Amino acid sequence: MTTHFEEVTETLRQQILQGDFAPAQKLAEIPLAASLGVSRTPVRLALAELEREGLVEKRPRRGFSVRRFSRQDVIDAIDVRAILEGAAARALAERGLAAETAALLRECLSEASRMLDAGTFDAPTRRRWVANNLRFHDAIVEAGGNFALRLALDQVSGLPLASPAAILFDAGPPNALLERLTLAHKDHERIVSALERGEGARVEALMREHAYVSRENKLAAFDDRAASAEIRQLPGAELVMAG
Amino acid sequence: MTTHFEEVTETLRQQILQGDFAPAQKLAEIPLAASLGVSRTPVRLALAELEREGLVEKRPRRGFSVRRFSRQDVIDAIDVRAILEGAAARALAERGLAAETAALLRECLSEASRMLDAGTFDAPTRRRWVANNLRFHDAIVEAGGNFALRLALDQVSGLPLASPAAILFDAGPPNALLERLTLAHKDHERIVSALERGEGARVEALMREHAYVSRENKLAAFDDRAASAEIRQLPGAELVMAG
DNA sequence: AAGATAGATTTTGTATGCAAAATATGGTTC
DNA sequence: GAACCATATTTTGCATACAAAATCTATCTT
Repeated sequence: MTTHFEEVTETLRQQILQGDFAPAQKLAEIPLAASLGVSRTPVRLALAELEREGLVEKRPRRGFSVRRFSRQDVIDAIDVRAILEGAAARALAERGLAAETAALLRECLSEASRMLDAGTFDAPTRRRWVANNLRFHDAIVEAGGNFALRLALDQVSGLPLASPAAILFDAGPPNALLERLTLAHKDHERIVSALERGEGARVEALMREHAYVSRENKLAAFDDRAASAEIRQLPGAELVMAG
Repeated sequence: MTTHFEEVTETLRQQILQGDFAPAQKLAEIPLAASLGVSRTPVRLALAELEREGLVEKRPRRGFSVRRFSRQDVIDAIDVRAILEGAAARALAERGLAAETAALLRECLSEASRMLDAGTFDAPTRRRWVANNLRFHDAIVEAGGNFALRLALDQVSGLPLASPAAILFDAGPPNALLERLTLAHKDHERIVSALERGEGARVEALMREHAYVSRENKLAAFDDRAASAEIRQLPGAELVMAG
């Protein structure tokens, strides 16, 4: 079942992340409801949800407006993700990895390996890569069973460009893509290996560095004129480029 | 101005944290609205807000119910807070402490110092202590200007017993209170000193240890029959004791 | 007596009406 | 022409009505 509320939330989220609204433009319920073809009720709920996610802010008597995100905000968000995922991995290593978790992680590794072997990264493959990457990161957090950690990570991952799903495919020279994805894959392999051996401190460092690499890729894309034309394809990029 | 939505959210939050609802009891909009004397609209918004905070969960076709929190959940939440506050303090130290922030922190220290000198901790003084403590912790996070970090910390601090405002005053022997508060105060002094000197690694360790002490106090209170009668006074304790 | 089916009640999602507050607009006066 | 006040429009918060879906209940059948 998909309610109007859910549809409106997703639509508005996409529109905001795509920069469809001017940075300080006020988001009034009635025009939004009209343009989406629903009543004010689901719009109202959706705006409240997006406010909790941190994408819009509510000014006391001025209604909602899209929050501005700076380049520094993206850096900060990825840093926080690095810290939290590092802590999650470390706790998991120290507590011991369950067999099913190890199996799930190894399955993610195999699928990534197969995709790298095939060597083609068309749109569907890219989607598969992103989904597989998400599954890998989620599995580590989920296996820790730390509710607070998961809440915090979900919150941070909802911010523009902060999610492990925000991957740049086209930045840099064309043949650099395979290199970058291979590097990320090697990171994952080392992470699983460290998890299986219970090497907590090491896996924490690995997870952090893994996130930092993606941060550096995004920063490079921001600074590179050519790539910055492409980073805009990532959800949330418009918010940052405009900020 | 205080809207019905805000009032209902706060009331429900308190009721939940006080254990007014049975662990698996379903929270239906209509009875809640009736008992609170408002319509379903603000109740609906409030439940969505509390779901986002992690206090209630929405089951597909069963409405909302209060989430159960275990002792481990409390440990986990405080651990995450320790990690995030540690990271915030470290970043602040490494970036350099602004003069106004230093002044604010020193003001918190003075007020705590005065309260300790007076030596009496009746109910109003306790409230002042809690408020001052919150101000101290908030100032460090706020000064860092890391939006993602603040979002994540706010999320975690909303969980039962995880906030720096959740302080046990009556646990343990009576004259141990002054000792504990003094110890916390000494922690704060060392934290400010490390921040001013830009000692990032040290202040991170201090912040973490500072949180761990409060965690240990709460764990001790859980295990001590006498104290556990008192820990129930803290918001959220009922959720844990029942879980 | 047990199970199934049909009806009734409950619950949720949505739309809309209404009142209060705020902002915009227009007119009047100096 | 500018400033101030009054009115009108917009916007938000809340309540309520209505429809669809789901659960509960009671009766009927086997």
